[in-house]
Formats: sequence, structure tokens, C-alpha cells
Amino acid sequence: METALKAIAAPRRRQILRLVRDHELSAGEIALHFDVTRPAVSQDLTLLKEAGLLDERRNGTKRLYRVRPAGLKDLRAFLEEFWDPRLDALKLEAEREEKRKDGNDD
Amino acid sequence: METALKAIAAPRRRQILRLVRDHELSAGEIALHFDVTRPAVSQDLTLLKEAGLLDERRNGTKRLYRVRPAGLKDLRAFLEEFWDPRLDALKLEAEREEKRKDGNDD
DNA sequence: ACCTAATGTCAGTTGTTTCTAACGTAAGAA
DNA sequence: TTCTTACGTTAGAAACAACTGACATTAGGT
Repeated sequence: METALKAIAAPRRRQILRLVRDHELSAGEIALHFDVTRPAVSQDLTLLKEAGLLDERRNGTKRLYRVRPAGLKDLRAFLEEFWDPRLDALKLEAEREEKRKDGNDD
Repeated sequence: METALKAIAAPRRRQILRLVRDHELSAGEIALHFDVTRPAVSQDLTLLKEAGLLDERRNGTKRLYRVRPAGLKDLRAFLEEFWDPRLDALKLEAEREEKRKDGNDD
């Protein structure tokens, strides 16, 4: 969770998340959007992946990334609780709800 | 906003925000909760203040801190929009609503 | 005036992040 | 097997953040 919070604290990483919010993009395509070198972006991707915010899929020599909704959801939930800890009860209920629906990713 | 995001990415600073969520505390009282030196905490307080997340009030030789709800609200709004940019319209409406109510701090 | 309490500020050290250039690797085409 | 494409990984530099100990400041008490 710590990692995720730090991950979204950097503008470029937030931008990356936005880029792969709805469609997959390859590492190279992502890198094209920024003026740092490709390895720099690659490191951001690794960090985001470790934070559980990104999914990676390999296709041939390419690596395709996209947002991992569950990760985003967890981060959101953590923050919701942070703003107001009294939401605990509601949160637990929502989780029970989630389990019932099974595999829904918000 | 950048500052605020970085501010809450550190556990001790989140803890500080929790401590002064409902009641004011002096710098010294806050520092007692942690095992780093007082200056370290003081720097955290400065950072949080700069991020707009903390209000400072002086009383004699003491400085009393408490959460600044407006700052927290802005940060929240920023994140809401980040999770789902389609909320723009709703957000603007909410802001209009805020202005109407004038000075309400959530 | 002098003292104490409560706190901020500064300089310097250490630790962490971020970046680039160079190198390594794995997939597929020729 | 050799070449190319699309990547990740590493080493080292540079920038940044976090601490601590020492000092400065400000309010009030005696």
C-alpha cells in the first residue's frame, strides 16, 4: 500500500495509469509519450507493477500493460478509510458484497 | 497538489493527520507519539502545512495544529477525478453547490 | 532583566529515488 | 544461426528527502 501511494505521487506515473486505463499499450508506446529515456519509463512500469496497479501481458517480444483495477480499488479503499475511519463498517459490508458477486472488478 | 500527494505517502505524516483529525494538538504533543526527534516531526508539520493539509494556530509559546478540512477535501476531489475523469461534470456541480453554501468545510 | 518552555530553523550526513548509457535477453524472421 | 525488435536490468551520477544535534526565536513567568 505504501508502494502504491508513492507510485501515484509522481505525475508521470499517474499519467501512465491514465494512458492504460482503458486500452493496453506496449512499453514502447507508453515511453513515446514522455521525454525521458525508455529505461526510465520501464522503471516506472516496474514500480507500478510492484505496487499492484498494473498488469503485464507478454505477446511475442512485446509487453503490454494495462491498469489493474483491483489494485486501484484497494488503494481507493485505503484512502476512503483514511479520510474517515468510521467507514470501516460500510467497507466490510461492501467487501462481503464483492465476494458475493465474485470476481467483479468495479 | 503534488505536495499533498507526497505528504500522505509517508506513514508518519498520515499518522499525524489522524492525530489532529478531531482535536488540536501542540507540536510537542504530536512529537511524543513518534520515536524520531522533535525537529523531524516539526519538518513533517511544516510540509503538511505547506501542502494545505494542516492549520496552525499559536497560543502563547505553543503552536496548535489540526487538520485543514478544505485541504483534505481538495486532495480527495483530485483523486476522485483521477480514478474516473468522467466525474468532471459532477465535480463542477458540487463546486457550484459549495459556493452557494459559502464557507462550508464539509 | 533573566530564566524557562515550546518550538522552529540550519548545516551537515545518510539514505532513497531517478535518471542515463551501456549491456543482456528472449521472440521471431530470414 | 544470425539479425532485428522490443524490452528489462545494472552501475553509477545527480537530485532529493529525511534525520540529528546545535542554535535561534518568541512568549510568559519571576
